[in-house]
Parts: sequence; C-alpha cells; structure tokens
Amino acid sequence: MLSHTGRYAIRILGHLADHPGEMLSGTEIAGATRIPANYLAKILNQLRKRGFVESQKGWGGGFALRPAVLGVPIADVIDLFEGPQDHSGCVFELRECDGQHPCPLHEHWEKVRTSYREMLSSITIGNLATSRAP
Amino acid sequence: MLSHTGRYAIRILGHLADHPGEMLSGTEIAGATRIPANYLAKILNQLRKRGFVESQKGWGGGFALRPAVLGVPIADVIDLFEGPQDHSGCVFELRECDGQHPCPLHEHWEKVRTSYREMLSSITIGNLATSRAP
DNA sequence: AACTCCACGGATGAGTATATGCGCTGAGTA
DNA sequence: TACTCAGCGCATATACTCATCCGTGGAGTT
Repeated sequence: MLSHTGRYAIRILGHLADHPGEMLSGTEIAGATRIPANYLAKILNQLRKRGFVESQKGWGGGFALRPAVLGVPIADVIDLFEGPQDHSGCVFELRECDGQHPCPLHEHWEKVRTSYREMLSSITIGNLATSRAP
Repeated sequence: MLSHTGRYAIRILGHLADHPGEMLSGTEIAGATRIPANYLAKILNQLRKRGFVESQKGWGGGFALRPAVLGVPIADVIDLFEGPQDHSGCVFELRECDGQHPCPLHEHWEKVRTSYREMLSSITIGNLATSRAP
C-alpha cells in the first residue's frame, strides 16, 4: 500500500516544508530525516524532475521546496513513486468480484481504500510542516 | 500492508470453505486458486501447524478446513503471515508523533487503520465461502 | 511386498525494492 | 587557475519476498 520510498519522499518534503526558502544540502536532509544519503539523492532527483523541488549546485547549494507546490496534495507525490495503483480488483482477489457477485470483503475494502485516498488528497505538502503553536 | 503470501492464504481458506468436509489435494487447490503448487504447499503447511487446516497423507489425502475455525476472524490468518504488525508509529514516520505532537496525518491514518483492522476482525473464515443465494 | 499418491522439509533460485560507490560536472571561493 | 563543495548519473551490491526443485516418508491399493 505504501512503499519505503514513498514514505521517504513525504518525510523529505516535510523537512523541507519546515525550512521554507532555505537551501538545505543533501547531507543535512539525510541526517535530519535518517534516510541513507545516496538513496536520498535519488529520491530528491525524481522530486526535482517532477517540479516539487528546486536544486542548486556548487558551494552553498542544496535543495528547497518550490513554493508553488505547497498546495498540492501528497497524493501526487505518492503516485509518483507508487505508480498509478490499480485497485480495480479486490484486496484478496478472492475470486471474481464485481457488482453482481461482490466478495464478502468488497464493501469493507472499499471503505478502507476510500479513507486512504481521502487522506492523501486532503493533505497538502504545506500541511506537512510542523505547525508550532504560538 | 498486505503481502502476496497473506492474500494467498485467504484465497486458499476461501476455496476450502467452499468445499466443507471435502479433502482437496494440493494440486486441486493450486489449480483452483491459481497459486503455484509448490509455494502453496508451504502456506498450507503453516496453516496446518497453526490449526487452521487438517491434512491427510497418502492416497485420497489432501487438506480440509478445520470446522472449528469457521468462526475465527481472518485477522488471525493475516497476523500469522504478516507478523504482529507494529503500527504504533505513524505512516510516514514524519517525525515524533505522539498524543502531544500529532503529525498532520495522524488522525487521518488512524481512521484508515481502524477501518482496515475492523474489516479483518469482522470477517470470519466461514464468511469467505461463496454464499450462493437459493 | 511392490507400487502409486501425496503431504512434508530443506535447499536453492529468481525478481524486485532498497541501498551504496564512484566518477563527473557545475558553482562558488581564494 | 587551483581548490572545494555539492548535485548528478550510472553501475553495482544487499536484502527480502516470492517461487521452484528435489528428496523423504507416510498411507492406501494391488
């Protein structure tokens, strides 16, 4: 349902959202998020190519969140790493499960899936920042 | 959230529940459930050790559901193959997430998790059988 | 007893997600 | 220009799940 990589991506974006406007080096992010540095580079690269993040090479360089993406739902991020996810079939693929012959789990799973997708689409990247109460 | 193996186990039990009292050979079950025969044997073995299934060696032998387990929730089966699942932490492990400082996703995920566990505990192995309306 | 069916078990292989290493290049500094 | 920092990309290693192979032995048949 959620790969390690997807989790990482969210954690990275959360960390970046905590430091708006700042350029954070890969090593810094790796340390803060506890993600292996080399692997993190790969993830950040994909995030960059998809426009979630901007990067700066050289001395003082690093990564920063693109301000424009603060409002986009994290579903977009997840989809990037998990692929489009075909949940057309039923969880347990118990047997043919369509409208006519729903398996005993059909409705239940529908509920789970819905609340999951709802979570992903209602939370934005901006929301990932730690909201420090005043 | 759910491994291939766990799915298989449910499918197997569903098939056995469809044929109560019958001894089905491994090959038969493999064919019906589309699970690789050799791998299926392993899963059935674990199910046997845990008392979900009884087996009969030799000619005419095979596997059958233990009648007593018709009422047990499929959560027990899943737990057997997925391990106890420690969902104590939050999905994205975004950072420290406890009652005091819940992460932005905390409540949402709680809802997802609850409806999932509810599904697993409200459906019994007996429910997996195809209920053919008269 | 010889034979066949089929569950059991350990060892081994394939595939994929995860993780690492290393050399390259651009960007700033002295 | 020489030097260092840090992103970039490719090739490779590790881990884990999923799957297969092969041999053993019990249970019934002839």
